[in-house]
This record gives sequence, structure tokens and C-alpha cells, in this order.
Amino acid sequence: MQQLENSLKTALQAAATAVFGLEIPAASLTLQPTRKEFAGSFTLVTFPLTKAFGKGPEQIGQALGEWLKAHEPRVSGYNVVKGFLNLEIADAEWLTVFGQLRAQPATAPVATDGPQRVVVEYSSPNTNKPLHLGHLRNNFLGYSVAEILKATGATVTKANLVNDRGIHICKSMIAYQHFGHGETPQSAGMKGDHLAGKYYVLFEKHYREEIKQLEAEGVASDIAKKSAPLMTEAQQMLQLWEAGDEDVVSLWRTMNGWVYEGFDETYHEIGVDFDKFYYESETYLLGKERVEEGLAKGVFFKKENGSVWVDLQAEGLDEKLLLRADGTSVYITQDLGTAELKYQDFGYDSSIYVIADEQNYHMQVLQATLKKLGKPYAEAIHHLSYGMVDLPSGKMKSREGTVVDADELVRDVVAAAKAATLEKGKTEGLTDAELEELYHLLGLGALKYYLLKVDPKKRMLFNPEESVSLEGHTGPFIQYSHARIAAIRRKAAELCISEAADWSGIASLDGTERELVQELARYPAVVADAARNLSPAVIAQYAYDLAKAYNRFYAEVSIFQETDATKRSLRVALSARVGEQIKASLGLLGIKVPERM
RNA sequence: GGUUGUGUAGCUCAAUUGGAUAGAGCAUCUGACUACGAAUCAGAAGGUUUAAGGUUCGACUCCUUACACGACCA
Repeated sequence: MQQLENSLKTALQAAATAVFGLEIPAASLTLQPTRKEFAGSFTLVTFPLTKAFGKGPEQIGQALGEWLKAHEPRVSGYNVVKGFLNLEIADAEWLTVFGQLRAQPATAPVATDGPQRVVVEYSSPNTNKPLHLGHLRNNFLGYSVAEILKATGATVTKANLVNDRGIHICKSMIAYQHFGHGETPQSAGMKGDHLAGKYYVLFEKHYREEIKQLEAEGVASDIAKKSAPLMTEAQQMLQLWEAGDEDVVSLWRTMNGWVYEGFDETYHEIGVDFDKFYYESETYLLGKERVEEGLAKGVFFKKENGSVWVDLQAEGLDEKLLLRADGTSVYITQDLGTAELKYQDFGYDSSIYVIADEQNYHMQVLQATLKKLGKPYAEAIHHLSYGMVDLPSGKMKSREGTVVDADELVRDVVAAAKAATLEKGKTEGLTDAELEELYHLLGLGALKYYLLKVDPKKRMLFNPEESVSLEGHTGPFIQYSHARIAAIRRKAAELCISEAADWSGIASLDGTERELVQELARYPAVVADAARNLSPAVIAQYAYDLAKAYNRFYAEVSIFQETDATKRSLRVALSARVGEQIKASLGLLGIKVPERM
């Protein structure tokens, strides 16, 4: 396709020179796909040429089109509508294009001028409660962006920075000491992350009661919040933790261990993975070193109370606290350390942070601060900022118990996929294990597609009913197309119809076949676009368009009823290729495809 | 108050980065299974792209102002 476009551009230049004695400026020499209500495949917009050529847009289009038709065999016809020159491509050329793209596997890397060594940090959970719907968007985005970048040939490291320290962890621990009675995930029959979450909730509950109690005794609200016994205990525990107190560290290890087991299970279930784990408990000290470095270089400053700050007002930001007066670290302290560590480990030319857009300011501060420190890798930092997920009832709020739990949601979507599949009753012959795998693949296909089809930077609405839908613009729609193609391939194999044949005898293509080749051929450009914009939504849209085009083709022409053996083989080959590209593109979204469903 | 993001069909989302008559899905209505899988296909209806200006051959897209919603910083 790229070759075809390039030769068309060369031919257009030749036409302009031959007819007008002028060159088309490079900026105006861009071809766009012809809108489907007009004949043709590529369109040149001639409006921008009117001044230089001293002619009207239609006149230019006519003259260029006429010349191409006469001199360029790939162009079989043309039409001009106002300032748009639509070029029709000979069917023989489409067959050539198809032959060329078949020479490469669907998963062949797409060359781009993008980064070559990339770290994608995503997921990055707190260890005090289980994952929820918001984390799912994050996890699916991060996984997918990493896969998309891999598809451009980049070396990608998936990193997970676990927030395993801080006051919120201590809250769960304090509550466990008070109310736990030695409970374990085994004794409670509960996943470890949910157990830790249970105690976090218990802390909040009792803490609020204490505040209420104090307020009833006449203590002012803000003082009550600070002086409530549970909060005091949690803060003391944080200090003990930083001091390395044996008992506290031991409990911390135990509870975090439970949480990690729970997370592992969830990660496995939703099909995401990581090459490298970082723990804030191990990076915050390195962050403190960076703060010292900044002080020594004179780019940070110390206030009278001993706290350390960076002045970013020249960058359009504010003064920002880097280290508290008592020497304890804040969020950004450990981020400075982790950035350094990642660079030491992987020498990235792009470091992507998949973090919700509420952290936009924080990420600007991080990058600006690293620049102040003169870090060579500061420029390479990129915040993939995504919007929050809302529910039909509004924002998710843990206080109001409206948070959608990830494990529960996954169970729901799988159950919905199972119910729908049983209703269709098309899965005869599959074993129980295969069926379970199928339900899982479909349920997650629906959920992942639902969360990934929306432009990451946009806030999105999560409608539970639509998220398990299997029809229309959904993952299972695309998976269904793949299952159909798999059936076609099975039958073709049975009938010994070869996919590889010489199609030069085919005089003309059906419109749906032409459309399919075009759709197939633009895949590399789509991957490049998705990589440049870090947007799985671009891939999601493409996979849908491809499946849609295939379903049109499928309804329009018959494969096995076709009497012309050459055409029959072409159609099988087209089907096979579409199947492979559906599999490849959904793979970039972390979605698997079934052979039957 | 300051910074910033978003605003497109009843609803959820697109729009090749400034191009043609703004497209899909859901929901509503109509048609297609004795054809290779109907989780499909074909069609109808649905729009002052929040509002008002501006830039130009051309604006959902860029600029200005206002409005609405969100986030962040005090």
C-alpha cells in the first residue's frame, strides 16, 4: 500500500510537471482515502494548488486526472468533485497489494521513527485494598500501549511501581491489630487483597466513630481528626516502620504478602503481566539522595523549618515541597528515586507513566524537577494521562460504597458471556475446560474492548449492561468474525482449497473484496498512528472496521458456492488474512480470539 | 481565585490531526436464515457539533470571549 501511494505521488508530480510545468509542494502532496460515497480509493485535494498553478481547483483535478489515466497504468479512472480529485485504482493493482502484504506475517513489526527503548509503568496499586474498575482501565491501557509499542519494534519493559508504604498501609495494619484476631486469607476464605481492604474499611469506620465521639465531647473537628486515637496509632506506626521496628515490619511483610498473592491472581485473571516490579519502600531512600543532590547543586532550597522545596514558578508551576521538615518523604520524593532507578536499569529513550489525569499537575512537577536536576532522561518522560471512569450513578466513591470491585466485575462479565453462549447453543463438541476458557475469553473481550475503545484522555462512562454486550460495536462482535473465519478455514482445508494461488486471471473484484484489501493494507499505518498517540482506541476502531468490512463481504459474496476456482481461492485467502489481522490487532489490546463460539 | 481537560444524534462513542453531504453502536421502525455460523447483513429515522464572534478557498478541529461539567493548585 505504501508502495502504491508512493508511486501515485510520483505520478502526480510527473503529471503536474507535464501539464503545468510546476511542482506540487510536498505539503500539498498528501493522499487521503476517498469517502465511500464517491468512486475511487485515493483523493488529492486540489484547493491548495490554485494559487501556485493559477487555475481553478476543478481544472487542476481534471488535467491531473486525465494525464494519470493516460500514463499511469495503476490508475484505471478518476473523477473530480469540486476541489477533490478521486483516483480509481485498477483491480490488478489491488491484487498486487494483497500479494505484497501476504508476504509478511500479520504480526510483522511496523517500522516507525518512534522510541526504541521504552519503559511503560502501569497498574501501580496501593497495597491496602483490592483493585477496582479504575485500575482496570489503567491496566488494560498500560498493557495495550506496551504491546502496541512492541509492534513497532521497540524494546519495551512493563513496570509496576507498587505503593507499599505510607500511612494508608498503616491504617490497615492498625485495624488488623485491633480487630483481626489472627485472621488469615485461608481462615477467612478471602483473597488477601480483599482481606487487607476489609481492615482498611474497618479502620475508616472506627476512626469516624472516634471523631464523632470527640466532637460530641466538644473537640473541634480538625483537632478531632488529628487526635483520634486510631489516627495517632497509625502515625506512630509509620514512624516505627521507617525506623525499622521488627514487629511492625514483620506485620507489614505478612499483610503485603497476602495482598501480592491476591493481586497476582487478579493480574493472571485479566491477562496482564509485568517484566519488573518496583516497590516504593525500596526507592524512597534513593529519592532522598536526589533531594540532597538538588540541594548541593543549588537548584532546591531549604526553608527555615528544614523542609526542602523546588521553585518551579519560572516553569509556570508553583513552589513544591520535596521533603518534609521532619525529613520524611512525600510522594514526589520516591518518584524522583524511581525515575532514576528505571533509567539505570533500562536506559530508556521514552518512559511512559500510565496515571489518571488527576495527577497531571504532579507529573508536570516531576518532569520539571528532574530537568532542574539536569537529568538527561527528564525529556523522555511521558505521562499517558487518562480520564476517570464514571458510573451511571456518578463518580465512584469508596465512602458511599459505589466502587466496582475488579474481581467481582470479571466474574460478572464471564457469567454474562456464559449465559449468552449457552443461549446461542453453538458450542457442541467443546470440552468443559474449553468452554470455561471460551467464556473467560469472551467476557474479558467484552470488558477490555469496552474500556479501550474510548480515547484514553477522555473521561468515560461505565454502563454495566453495555459492558457485557456482545452485539454491535463490541469485542465479541469482532471475536465472532474471527470464529466465522476459522470455520471457513476449516472447511477450506477439508475441501483442499489452497490459499496460495495465482490470481492474475481475475478480471474484476467485487466492491467488498476491494474494500477488504484496502482495509487490510492500512494496518501498518494504523499501528504507527496508535503508537504515536499512545492510543489503543485507534487499534480498537480499526479491528471493528476490519470485522465490519469482512461481514459485509461475507454477506455479499459466496465463497464455496463460487464456481470460478481462482476466485474461490482468493476469497479463502482474503478470509484467512482477515482472521490473522483480527487476531493480531485484538492481541494488541490484550484480547484473545476463539476458533468457535 | 489560578491552571488545566472535556462539551458532537435520546444514550455511549468516532471523525484520517484544517477537507467533500459530521460517521458507528445502543434504543426505535422495516426487510434478509432450504446459501460458508443471524453474536450477522441491508435499509429508515435521528444533528444549529454548548453559545457568540474571528482566521480562510474550506472549521467539530485553530484563535478570542462566555456558559456547563470535571480535575488539580492554594
